[in-house]
Amino acid sequence: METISPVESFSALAHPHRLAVFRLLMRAGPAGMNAGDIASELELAPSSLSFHTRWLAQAGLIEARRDGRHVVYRVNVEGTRALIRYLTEDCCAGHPDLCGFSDLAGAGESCAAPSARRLA
Amino acid sequence: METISPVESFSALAHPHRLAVFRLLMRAGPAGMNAGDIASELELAPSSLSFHTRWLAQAGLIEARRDGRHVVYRVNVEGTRALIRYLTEDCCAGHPDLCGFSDLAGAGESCAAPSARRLA
DNA sequence: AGATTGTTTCCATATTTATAGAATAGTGGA
DNA sequence: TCCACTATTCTATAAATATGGAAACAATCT
Repeated sequence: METISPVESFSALAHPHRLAVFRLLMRAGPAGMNAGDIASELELAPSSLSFHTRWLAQAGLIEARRDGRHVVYRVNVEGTRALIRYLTEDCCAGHPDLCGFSDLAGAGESCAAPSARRLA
Repeated sequence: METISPVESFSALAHPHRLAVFRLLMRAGPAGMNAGDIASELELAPSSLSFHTRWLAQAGLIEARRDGRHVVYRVNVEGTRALIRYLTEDCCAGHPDLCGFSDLAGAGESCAAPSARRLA
């Protein structure tokens, strides 16, 4: 079983460009996107994109495969779920009642609880 | 409704000392812990602890209140939940099927799925 | 082989973040 | 008021991260 430091995973998402790449790949789904398209979509220099994708891959949040001359990136589902699980379990372990996971399980309404603080 | 940048929140957790503080406060629960106890528990210089708690508070993950000469820190539940929700909803929005939130809602067995990759 | 396209690595530079000692500020007790 | 205690802010220094141009590497096509 591989283990990845959660600090590494959080760091990977702790930069605007990397978070943007991750979100973009989330939307792209299993088909993924190649480096060039990501770079032009996000207006990043090729070397800069490479720097960030490497970091995300290292953190286990995305993965790369070569397809001809292209390198196609996509979300690493297992790694992503591991991060979510870490956050939720760490929370649970301390105080299950505080985090209210039942909210995450609901039919959908729970995700849009109107009074809750949202990140943006 | 306050909004906090998710990058800021991820950054807050993207450092070993800050993650340690957060975890410690999670375990401490609503009663929280004062700065000195946190510092000695984690073997951090006072000024260093202050640097990190400030960051966590700014990210909306912990909050401070004064109690006599002490400053007591505790987890900011709302902010923490907002971060979890951001991660899970962002994920969902892209590909609900990939993340399998049903796992997070289960009775507990799901959180300990044996084959899954874990962060450490 | 040579040319073309796509991507990464190397490099130098700039910026941000981290650390801890020393000084400062707030609180409560003698 | 003066002193002890707690914690933060200031300051200087050290370390880690970010950026983009240029060179190198990889794959495909003619």
